[in-house]
Amino acid sequence: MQLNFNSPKPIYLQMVDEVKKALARGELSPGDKIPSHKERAQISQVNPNTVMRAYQEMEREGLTETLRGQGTFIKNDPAILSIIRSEMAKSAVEQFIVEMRALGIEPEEMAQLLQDTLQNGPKEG
Amino acid sequence: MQLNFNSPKPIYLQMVDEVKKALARGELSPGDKIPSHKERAQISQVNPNTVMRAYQEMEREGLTETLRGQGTFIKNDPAILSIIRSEMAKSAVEQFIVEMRALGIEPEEMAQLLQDTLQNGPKEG
Amino acid sequence: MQLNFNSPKPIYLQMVDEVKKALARGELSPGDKIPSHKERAQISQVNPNTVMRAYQEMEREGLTETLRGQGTFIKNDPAILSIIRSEMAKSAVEQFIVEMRALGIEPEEMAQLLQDTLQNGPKEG
Amino acid sequence: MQLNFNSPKPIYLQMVDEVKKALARGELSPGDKIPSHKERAQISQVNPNTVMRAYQEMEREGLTETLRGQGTFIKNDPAILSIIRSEMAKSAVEQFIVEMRALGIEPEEMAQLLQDTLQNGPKEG
DNA sequence: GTGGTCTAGACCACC
DNA sequence: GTGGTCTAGACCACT
Repeated sequence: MQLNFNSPKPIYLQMVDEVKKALARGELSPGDKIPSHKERAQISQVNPNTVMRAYQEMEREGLTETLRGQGTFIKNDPAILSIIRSEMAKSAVEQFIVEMRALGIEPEEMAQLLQDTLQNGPKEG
Repeated sequence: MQLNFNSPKPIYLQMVDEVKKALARGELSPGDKIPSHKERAQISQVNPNTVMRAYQEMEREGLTETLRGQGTFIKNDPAILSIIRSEMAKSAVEQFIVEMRALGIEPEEMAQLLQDTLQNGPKEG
Repeated sequence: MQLNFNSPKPIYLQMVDEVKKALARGELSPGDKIPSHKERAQISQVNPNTVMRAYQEMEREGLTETLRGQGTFIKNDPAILSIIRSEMAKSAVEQFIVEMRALGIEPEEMAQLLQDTLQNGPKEG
Repeated sequence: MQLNFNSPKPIYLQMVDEVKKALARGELSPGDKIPSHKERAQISQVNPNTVMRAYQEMEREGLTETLRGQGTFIKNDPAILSIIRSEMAKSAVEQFIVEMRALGIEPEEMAQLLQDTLQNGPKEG
């Protein structure tokens, strides 16, 4: 779980995103139990209140459900996985295009730069 | 100059980015004078102090230089343009890849999704 | 913390210097927490925003680091102390020499004047 | 005439100091005519009003005198030279000592650092 | 008018 | 309470 404490994006929203990504990656599956907020707080070195808020947000988005006394679970709806994955992918792609357009970069160059970085990028720092 | 007053990203940083993008797009050139902070404040419906902060940030990054009583200017260094452009493009590409990887999406699919969106993007819903 | 409200040097920069000097003198150590900007503001009879600006400047110079909601700390890097001390000493010495040279004073006389003042300095006027 | 346009010290005061230093160095002598404010403004790339202010300040300090229609002259008082020189030297030495003490540096080390820099300093950037 | 500092006070996210 | 942004308005030095 990657949290950036200096990002202007609130930590609780970063936590929500991280859960969604774990789902998309298949590291988490519908029906899975997620750690209690206290446990999560310890693991992530974050205030329990912040985790609570993240869990509330996920609940609100219909991503999780809480069973009294049993804990919090990813909603057991198989569709959820592909919806989240494609939603987040779509938004990442669109944001990328917007950003590149703002730099005056044309579609061909976008694709080119993407290819270049995918091939060579990881090599250098 | 697009400012999102609801973004968690501070306005003054958004303003810095906007100047960089205008430079990358060629709408601003090395040596150009940028509006005084008071003028900019009026145009963008923002407090002059907020603009000052953006301008100071640019100064600190070496993007602009200030002449007492005359105004603020894009640094008159031809190299600045391509540096900024490639820097920002690189960071956008890398962020995109990181984001997609976090979703468990492989390079081939990244490129595919990018192509699809570039061609059909505007037809949404 | 000595602040000169009539100096043309901005208060926030004076505050940065004061912290560096306290470090050099050993009154502050790497890892130490420094007062919150609000507390410091009260102590120094200065506006909290002015202190914030000083703290941000230190952060930017790599002198301190901030933990969200916990406070601001001198960077816990033992090297920082000697770096700051020698940096500031070097700059003071160089400024002194430049100043004296500008008065047409030769090295021998510089050393002599320094000795004289160190011995008799306090007996003034 | 070295002017630092980014220094917090007002330019007109920097100009006064520069004249004093030229006197101390012997490049200017009591009775010498100094350039008209317009000429000085052109040479130093400074606004004529700023030069005016510097000249007024020097007049006020009794350093210069103005003869209607003839220009501004260093006061023709031979004593002026040594007074200014020793005054400025004294203040430089004292400021140096204060600065070094603030860093917790003892007299012996002050003298040592001064010697070192006088011998090796100029060699390295 | 231009850059720049400072004050005062509101508001927010996180601990 | 802690860091941090934003607004509003005063004041200053320099052009």
